[in-house]
Amino acid sequence: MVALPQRKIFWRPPHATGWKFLETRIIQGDSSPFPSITLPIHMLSTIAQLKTRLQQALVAAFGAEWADTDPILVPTNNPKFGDYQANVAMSLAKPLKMKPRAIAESIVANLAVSDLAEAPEIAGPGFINLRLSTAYLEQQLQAVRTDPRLGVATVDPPTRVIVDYPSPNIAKEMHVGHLRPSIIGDCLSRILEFLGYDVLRLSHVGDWGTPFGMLIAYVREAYPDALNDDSDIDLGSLASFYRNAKKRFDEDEAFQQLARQSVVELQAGDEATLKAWKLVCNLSNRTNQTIFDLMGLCDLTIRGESFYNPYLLDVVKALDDKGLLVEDQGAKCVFLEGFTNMDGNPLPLIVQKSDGGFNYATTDLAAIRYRLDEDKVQRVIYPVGAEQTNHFAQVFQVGRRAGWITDAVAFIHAPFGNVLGEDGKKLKSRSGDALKLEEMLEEAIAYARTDLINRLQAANRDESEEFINEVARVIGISAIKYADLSQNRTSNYIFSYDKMLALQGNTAPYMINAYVRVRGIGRKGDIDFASLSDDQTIRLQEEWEFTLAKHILQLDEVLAEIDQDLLPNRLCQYLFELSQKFNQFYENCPVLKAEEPTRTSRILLCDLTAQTIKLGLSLLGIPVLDRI
RNA sequence: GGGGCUGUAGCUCAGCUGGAUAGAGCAACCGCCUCCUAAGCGGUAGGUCGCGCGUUCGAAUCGCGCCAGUCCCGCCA
Repeated sequence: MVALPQRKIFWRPPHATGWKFLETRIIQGDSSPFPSITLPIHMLSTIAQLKTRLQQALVAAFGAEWADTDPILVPTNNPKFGDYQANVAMSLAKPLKMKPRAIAESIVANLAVSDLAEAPEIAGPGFINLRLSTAYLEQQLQAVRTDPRLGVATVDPPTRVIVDYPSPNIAKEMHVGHLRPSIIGDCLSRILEFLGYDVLRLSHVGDWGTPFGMLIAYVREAYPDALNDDSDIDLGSLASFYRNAKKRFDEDEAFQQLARQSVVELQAGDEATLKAWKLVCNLSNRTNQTIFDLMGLCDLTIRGESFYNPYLLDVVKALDDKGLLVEDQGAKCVFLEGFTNMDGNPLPLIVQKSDGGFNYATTDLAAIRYRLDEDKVQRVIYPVGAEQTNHFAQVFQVGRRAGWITDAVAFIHAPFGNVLGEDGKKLKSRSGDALKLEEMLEEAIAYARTDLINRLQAANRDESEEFINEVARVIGISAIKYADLSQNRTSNYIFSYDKMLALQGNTAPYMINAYVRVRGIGRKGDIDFASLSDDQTIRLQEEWEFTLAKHILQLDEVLAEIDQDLLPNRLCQYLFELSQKFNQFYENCPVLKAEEPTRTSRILLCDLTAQTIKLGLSLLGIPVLDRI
């Protein structure tokens, strides 16, 4: 067995201020080594290969001391400069005391890339331009085409990653606030899983504390048998259950007293109360599951706050043992470094309240310990709103100072912005409440359905009810997801059914349509893509084919970027450009009417495009359709 | 008062470790279906990259300072 080449991907160091917001990473001082992941590459990415060649050329030209110099290899922004450009010559002008152009000439003289690219060219002040050779591209296309993973390598070893989302509170219905964590968390976990990580999806649901008093009291009152019975009594729909409980709570003072009493009993571990609590949790989880199913989310492991109850006291004790705990005004706290209150005094993180109760920081710390000790996790990702940036920075800081979080692991807050209404303000319903998640999804489907029916009528097409329902559901849900994922995670975005369902532009329907076009070619030409022989090859001729093919081959680079920066919009951007390039090819290069061997070559290129779109969309959590 | 983030075309947003003429979609205007579904393609027009200073051969990108918006800052999550 041949040893596989390896490359190391380093966490990006946190020096740049622009990065702080992207991820809160815990690193002990700037000089410490960053955790690294080693990837085996069964098909070395083009950019990695070129980089290696350039480094070898640097050594050959200027000596071994330049071996670690970054060749500053980037894709060109203009096809006339080729596919990639190395900008290292300019940066070496000063240390080498040479003219950049002369440096570039020396590098090129020592550069062996004939198996990958055409003869390098030097342009401008000293740019080294590289254009991939047709033979190399065709060889790469063939390798990708015959690989179920489309040439994307898996990580080795498959380290464990926990993605913590969307963690709703069980005492409320899921609302607009859960839209982004659900979609982004699901997408990131799919991408990381595809890259070979051992992904554990945990939903840290809010299933403990005061909000349950009211609900438990209502179970007692409305379903008195439920507490003594072992059977799982049906509490009806979650929405009506909440509504009724709230009504009782608001109208009756004695009921409020009962609710408060229930909280005390719950925390004391009273069995009948626990039973009622469990019933509420089950109802909520069941209801949320139907929403997850509608959204097409991957299955989650529910590990709520209550799970960590047995570990909370130990967190406090451990902090005390480390000498971090300070009692202040009756509360047990850890005073934070770098956080001050409005008076300029150090801010505490309260881990036990003056009444002896615990709060969410304690639970988060317990979860950190559990995930390290029991789950043996290497990386934990929290896709949570940007409002909680301070909270995570604080909890991670305490985890680090307690010695739990080390350099070998990464705890990452992947923050996102708010969902805004078309008025640019935080999205709310007419009545001012948070919009219910389920209603948003249903509305998107209804919009898609109306659009579809109008279009079918305009085209004089007659389709079955089943077809219409399926397409409306897929387009509606996909549009909502894609609209969310296609924007930079860190910024707010304006939620608009009209825009996300627009049939043109950077939207889910546009991408799905590109896929449908390939399927259309298959139907028209009676081609079974699945049975295309591995021996047949793609031959690139027209400019449109080159442009499309080069883009297809960049999938692994995009996914490698997302592995590091956790920004799904990069994949959306990639797929949008892929679809655009395919549409241009489709417009300019006839497939079925072409002469052989061009015809077969183009069929293969179409199929590879479709496979790439399908895979890419699936990583976003979006399915494809054969016909729309 | 302190801190985070955001500020790029009329609108919504990309812009990767600083790199050649700052991109896309929508909206506007002009074209393209006897031809694989036009949910498509081509073109025109539109920008002091919030402002200033600095670092650099080179800055939308890095640093500092302002301005504007937004979020957070002790026992809720």
